[in-house]
Amino acid sequence: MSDAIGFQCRDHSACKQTMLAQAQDHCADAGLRLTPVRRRTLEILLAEHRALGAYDVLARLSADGMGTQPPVAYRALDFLVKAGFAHKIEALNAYTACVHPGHSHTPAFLICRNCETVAEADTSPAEGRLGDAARAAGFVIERTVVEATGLCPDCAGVAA
Amino acid sequence: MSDAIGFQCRDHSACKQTMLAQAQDHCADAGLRLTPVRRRTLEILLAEHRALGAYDVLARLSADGMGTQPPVAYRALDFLVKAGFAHKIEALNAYTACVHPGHSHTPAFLICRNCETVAEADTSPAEGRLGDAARAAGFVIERTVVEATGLCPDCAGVAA
DNA sequence: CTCATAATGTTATAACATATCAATTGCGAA
DNA sequence: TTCGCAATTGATATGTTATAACATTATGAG
Repeated sequence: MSDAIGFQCRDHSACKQTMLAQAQDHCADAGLRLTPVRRRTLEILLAEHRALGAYDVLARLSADGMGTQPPVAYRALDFLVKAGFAHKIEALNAYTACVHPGHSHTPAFLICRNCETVAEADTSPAEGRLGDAARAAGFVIERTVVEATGLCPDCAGVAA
Repeated sequence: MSDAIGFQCRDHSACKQTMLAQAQDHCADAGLRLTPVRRRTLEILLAEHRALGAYDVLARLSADGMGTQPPVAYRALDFLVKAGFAHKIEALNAYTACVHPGHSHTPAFLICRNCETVAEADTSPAEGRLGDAARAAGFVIERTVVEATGLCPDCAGVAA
């Protein structure tokens, strides 16, 4: 899986299948339960390389007859985030599927403001400038939020 | 101004005065209006090196007889953010005063989960790993959100 | 089987944010 | 000075995101 960056995903159905299978396996190994709602929620997030609001997810779950109240979506999303299968994009208050589960758990995101694609970069922000600044200050990092908004290659190309 | 990191601010009333004066000056130069509500909002944010929710700000404004409805706070906060006198902390949905206005407008934040202090590091995230990842992907960065949560020096010290 | 735990269903509400339109204020030009 | 435009503020309503709390149901270990 060298799709470190989501922009150039060309075979998305394969991408989806891979991610689902990995989630399945990881749950089996770790004794976690990928229940129908959770699995469906992951599929919903995997449908596109975009971030969806919890209420968007809920609407889709609801259409599938899998619950109509906010906690249904939030609980499933929390599970996926804790298990490392999804991430919350703080700048959008929205959620996106993780495209390389298991890898770095300090991801960085590139968010296109035009087409809304979200790419997950496989860096370790805590080891770069941010880490330097933290170390200099004596700050102990537990979690990082690193998100860039701008234009993806396609949209930047069209603009130029 | 070597207080690049907010944790070691020891003379806070001086810090506040400096920031207010800078805001005043910058507004005069740029033809912006630091109206009473806006000025008071900045003072409220400057009261501590923490992030306050819009409704916390509103409550304080309200106590001063300066408006009771959400738009009052949001408008003032938007003005301060646009003018570079404050920042929104996305991970907290909250706002904090800028501690080095004029400098880097791509700040990074260190947020203590224990004492809730927010420090603004004077780095340029877009020039570090994130920039590398973006360049590799052909992504054009317009804005960055870089926030680390963890323990500040004081709180980490106590824990150890 | 049965008990403890995890997951789900359901209701209600808290917390965060903006759209809209009316009233007022500040300020430069006529 | 006063006219008129633009920015600001006031006020009402509503939209959006998120969680608390408790009842009910499913699951799996012993």
